[in-house]
Amino acid sequence: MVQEDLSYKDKKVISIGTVSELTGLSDRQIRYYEERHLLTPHRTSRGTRKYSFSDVERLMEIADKREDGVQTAEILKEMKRKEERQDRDLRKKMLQGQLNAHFRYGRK
Amino acid sequence: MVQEDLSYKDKKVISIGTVSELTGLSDRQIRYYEERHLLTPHRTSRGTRKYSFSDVERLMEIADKREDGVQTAEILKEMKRKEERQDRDLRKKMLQGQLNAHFRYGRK
DNA sequence: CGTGTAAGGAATTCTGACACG
DNA sequence: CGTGTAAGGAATTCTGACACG
Repeated sequence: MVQEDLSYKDKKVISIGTVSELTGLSDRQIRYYEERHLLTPHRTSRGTRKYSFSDVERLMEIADKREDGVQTAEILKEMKRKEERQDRDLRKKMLQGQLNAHFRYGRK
Repeated sequence: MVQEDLSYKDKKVISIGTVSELTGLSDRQIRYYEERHLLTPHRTSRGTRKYSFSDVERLMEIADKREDGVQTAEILKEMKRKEERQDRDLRKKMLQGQLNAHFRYGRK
């Protein structure tokens, strides 16, 4: 159930026109942010871009930062830092989970 | 968080071509099931249909039943019965919640 | 009843480029 | 650097209809 919901969030199914409406950004801006590696839409066999709800959220964050005058290069760095932080946290949690499983083994 | 995920599930943002790929149904079939009131996509200002992930799931159920030879009129009845059941359950839960809130009031 | 298809038009998306700054 | 725009082509979507069964 939670799994399913997460998969919806990351499923790339929204075309650029709809993303434009959801975010208030122009097609041009959305494609440009891709050019600057701020996001990576899926490409269909025919070449059209497909975005996920996560991509839409990311674009809204980008829009906020751009409004504050932050350049795309800077936004990219911030995103990388955030991802590293999350990766570390995730690894820590998985390790903790393994330890818990180990010490609990055979007790119940 | 859960709220957000549910809103994703019901947000109508997917165009018919993508729905066709996700479900394996033809555009013709998808439009026909709409004609028979089995689902109601959103219409953009320009007239294109937009579907949610819930719609996609519903279409897959429809496809299963159609494969078993169930006619669309029958499928519609089944869906209505299911919705009524869910509505009753929801009402029951909300009432229960109110009662709980009432008797718990002022104790903590 | 349920689905395929050809028809014609309107809107979408894509890329590469020029413009402004 | 970031965004708008005109350009031309290719794929999408829509509706109403005919076909088969």
